[in-house]
Amino acid sequence: MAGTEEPKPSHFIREIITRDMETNKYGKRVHTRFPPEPNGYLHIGHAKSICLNFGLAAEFGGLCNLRFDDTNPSKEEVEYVDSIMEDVRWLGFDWQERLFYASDYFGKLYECAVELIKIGKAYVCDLSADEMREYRGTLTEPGRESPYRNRSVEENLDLFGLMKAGEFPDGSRTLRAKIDMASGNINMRDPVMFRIMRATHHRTGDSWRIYPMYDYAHCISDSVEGITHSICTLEFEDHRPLYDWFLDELKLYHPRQIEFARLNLSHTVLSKRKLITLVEKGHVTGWDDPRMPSIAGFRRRGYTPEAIRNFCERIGVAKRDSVVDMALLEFCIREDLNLKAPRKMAVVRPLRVVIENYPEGQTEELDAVNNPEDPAMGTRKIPFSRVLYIEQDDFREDPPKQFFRLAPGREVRLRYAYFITCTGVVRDDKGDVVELRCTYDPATRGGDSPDGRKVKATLHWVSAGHAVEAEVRLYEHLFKTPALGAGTGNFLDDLNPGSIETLRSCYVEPSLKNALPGFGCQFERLGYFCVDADSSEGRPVFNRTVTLKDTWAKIEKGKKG
RNA sequence: UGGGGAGUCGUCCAAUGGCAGGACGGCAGACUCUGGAUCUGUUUAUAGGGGUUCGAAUCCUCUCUCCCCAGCCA
Repeated sequence: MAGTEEPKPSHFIREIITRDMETNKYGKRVHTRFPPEPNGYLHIGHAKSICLNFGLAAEFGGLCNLRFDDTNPSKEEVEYVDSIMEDVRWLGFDWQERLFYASDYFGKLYECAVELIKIGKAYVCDLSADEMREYRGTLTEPGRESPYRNRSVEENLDLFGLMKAGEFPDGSRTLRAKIDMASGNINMRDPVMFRIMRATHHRTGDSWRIYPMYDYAHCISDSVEGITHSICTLEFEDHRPLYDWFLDELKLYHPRQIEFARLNLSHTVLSKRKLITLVEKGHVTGWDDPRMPSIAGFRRRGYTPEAIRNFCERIGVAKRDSVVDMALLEFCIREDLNLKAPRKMAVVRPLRVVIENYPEGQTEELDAVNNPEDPAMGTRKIPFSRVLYIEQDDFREDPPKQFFRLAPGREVRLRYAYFITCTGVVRDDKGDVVELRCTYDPATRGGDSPDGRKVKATLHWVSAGHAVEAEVRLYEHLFKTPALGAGTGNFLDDLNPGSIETLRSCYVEPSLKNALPGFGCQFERLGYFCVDADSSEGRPVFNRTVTLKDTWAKIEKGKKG
């Protein structure tokens, strides 16, 4: 193992930590945290942050905490807490006993606020939300100081105590940091630290009527937990002076905040607001719809934690806004599944084939390789008989150039079975081909020709009498354009109407009859699929995780132009 | 027009004064009982101007473009 792995390409955060270790800045410690707000499901963008925080800690022999940033009870729910823990675990990370909540620190946060009042750095403000907005100024004009800014320490202490005691109505007063109303950085214009809000908190119940704001709570939470590197996304860059200000004024242990660019993925959306819109407006069936870029969606779609982790490693970490091509994620899952997924035979758009010279009523068991990439996965038997199904796409009455598959008079191989030649077609009333008549060459049993003759195509197939009927859901990109909302500004206009195609009369090989939800495999020549929880006894439902690379489809598409 | 950030192949990430490199995608070919996988080749980039230097993606300077901030959200 050691020495054989290629060194990971470094990035600026890794370099900062390496330097801090060398200079002994935090006593050779690395301690990170993943701090989700429990108001939504995790998505692939969070996975980047999770991999970064947990990954960096592991790499440097440090620790990573899971901390719920639950400072706003009006938006947060327990349902989300549970799903977030499940998703982080599924991704393969372990916070051990270090599960924390910002709400664990409500008492500490209150005490620190009293301290800031005492040193004249915080005050109770009676301005309404509207008034405060007016006093704040604009991006180009400085703000004005609140008329309540210079209350005495005693009065502030008294008022803040009454706020905590629930003596004032919601929104009537706030506790503000006394910093600089003329700052070019709007976050420094006397930001709110506590607001009055009567809402039942998922952990503290009704014991608090004041709740801390993110900027105030986050830095102190990091400090209390002994975090060394507080990694967050770019939009918090101009909150850093405030992060630093609170800790400096309170003379508390001071972690370093480092910002990186959040992940954007082509052909999808990763903003919480847009994701919620998709769910609520019914464009998807839920947070775990296999088309969703949520962790739950990818899991149900058949993605593996390994593939997602590998993806997060490959995309790198930088400070530049970027949009990663979905093709890279698809490459990562194919790469992983190619090595691990057992191969199966399945026909999603069946075309009936009768082998005219094969004895009626006869069945044979043929050997099929479970995974050509991994001989250790062994072989299995698949039944062959006179009546089969092949894929409609694998037959053309009038084959175009470069089409190597079956056509009248042409010989192809049925994988692991025999060479067959098409001798005729059967049509329905409308003139559509509904059945193929073929002959087989008994000498080619197993798929090899003793006389050395070649065929240009190998087809997958199932035996009609043995196959299991199944439903197959074919997924494509949720959005038809790589960059969303470019035309109309409304991302919903870019939804791909063909993002799901449900095929109800598919046939899969018998070994799949009782496959359990979550089971993943490759349907030969089609793609990777996994069993959905919607499956019922004897009738499995499959989700297509991703197609195989399809050279022929590319050729055909190119022709159409 | 305040403050904070960022500009390198189509995309993402490297190169930290010394031959602009890797991955994905694309294209072409080899091989193949999956038109898969694998292998080979190939295409394309330092936002612009000026300067420092033997030498600049990197340092200086001017300009341009893009992103974030005016929640009692995080």
